[in-house]
Amino acid sequence: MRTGWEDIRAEVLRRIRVRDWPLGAMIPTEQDLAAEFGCARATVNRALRELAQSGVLERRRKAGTRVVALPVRKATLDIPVIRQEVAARGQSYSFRLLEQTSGVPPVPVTSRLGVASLRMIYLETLHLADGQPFVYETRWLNPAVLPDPTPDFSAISANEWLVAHLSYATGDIAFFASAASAREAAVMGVAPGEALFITERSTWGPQQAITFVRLAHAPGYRVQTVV
Amino acid sequence: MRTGWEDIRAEVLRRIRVRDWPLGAMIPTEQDLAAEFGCARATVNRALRELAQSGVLERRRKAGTRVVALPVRKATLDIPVIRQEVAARGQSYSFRLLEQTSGVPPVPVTSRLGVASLRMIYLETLHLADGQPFVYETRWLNPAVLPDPTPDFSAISANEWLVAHLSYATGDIAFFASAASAREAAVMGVAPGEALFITERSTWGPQQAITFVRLAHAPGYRVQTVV
DNA sequence: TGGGTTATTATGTCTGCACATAATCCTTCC
DNA sequence: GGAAGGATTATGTGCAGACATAATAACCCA
Repeated sequence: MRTGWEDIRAEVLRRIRVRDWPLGAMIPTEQDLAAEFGCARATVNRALRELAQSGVLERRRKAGTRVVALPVRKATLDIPVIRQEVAARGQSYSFRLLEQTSGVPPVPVTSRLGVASLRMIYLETLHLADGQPFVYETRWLNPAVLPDPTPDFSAISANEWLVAHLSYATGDIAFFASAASAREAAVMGVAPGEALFITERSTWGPQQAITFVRLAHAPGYRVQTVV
Repeated sequence: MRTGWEDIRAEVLRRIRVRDWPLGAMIPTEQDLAAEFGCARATVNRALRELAQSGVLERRRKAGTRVVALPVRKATLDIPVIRQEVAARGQSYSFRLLEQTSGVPPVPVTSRLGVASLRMIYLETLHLADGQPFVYETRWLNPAVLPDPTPDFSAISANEWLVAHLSYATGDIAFFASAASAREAAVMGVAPGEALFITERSTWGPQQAITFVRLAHAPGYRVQTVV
């Protein structure tokens, strides 16, 4: 049986779990571990690097490798296109473009995007699963990132067009709960004040802000980590 | 200027962004890229592996590497101990153990943990930031994982004790919005029905279920991705 | 034509070596 | 005692070569 880097990762994790290597303590150097496991240092390096990435170990040059004292759990979420999300639930997807105008976004949006008094496109889209309201999307979109014949966002949702054409941009995502506004209640068909799960995303390209979007999810929606 | 694996990753990403390599298309083999960039295949491998991990590329043996057609954004969240979360906001942390009993958990809990009719410890803890309710924690805890003199959860919160003593367990996390129940409203000092952000976590050890916890966050709470 | 076997090939991983980099330790000097 | 600077060292990364693995492509034969 050869010892691959996954075996080493498992063994290191085991030693941490059984407190062979206590929380906050230093662990042997890569060289020592390589000698112990009878493999090359690069193999140990790969194993320890992965563990450091998942927050179990903390590594610093010269200082060495230590077990993190109070580990910060890192959870990974998949953020698919809404159409795919609906399809994954086995429901049929459709959407309706409710509104398309343009103007200068309100301050909360401009401050998050880091732009000032830029005229942007405003889109309201309702995404449906089996004909029922699923997500109510309100989006501000920088027109500078669009091609000359502006895409028809009633034919392809802005959500999907952006992923397909401007993907691999940076951005950040926030989740919170909010009471349904009168508008949201009317569009989603829920009672005003009902608890809605909100996702907000800001996206930047290499040069400029691309879009800010707020997604209000229908009651019962859950975000779940991939195990 | 040497070409390191990060340079190669950046260049590959650039070619994808400018549609040099279209979405869904195959890209050259590692050997070809290594020849083009004038580096070892291992270096190209490292770059492509990272891109595959972040969901940009899809790799299969023999088949080669292709650009993912509809990329699924992967967001990483840090889930720290509540005390650290409060400290990071520059507020002072405290907590109160509201209740400690035991019994058989209700069905929603047992089904999520995958245990049946196991007697568990029930804990209610209120976490405070600058004296204000921050998180209301309700937890079911498997007594089999506790040491003989049961820890005093009024001295150290269950949240923190578990992270310090049973960390590196597997588990999954869910987020959703929920209207405040009468009990939650009373404990948190909010109006009944107010929108609360809820986190639910199930945790398993190597052999058995460890704990199920529901965290009701005070209004205004946001979960934010690390960029 | 169809099904099963074999050859080919791109990625996955390991080795042993080398040098780079950053941070600590330790010495030296004022 | 304290600051400055060099020696030391653990990790970070790169290279060339090798074999393993999986999946496709090609082939052969009934």
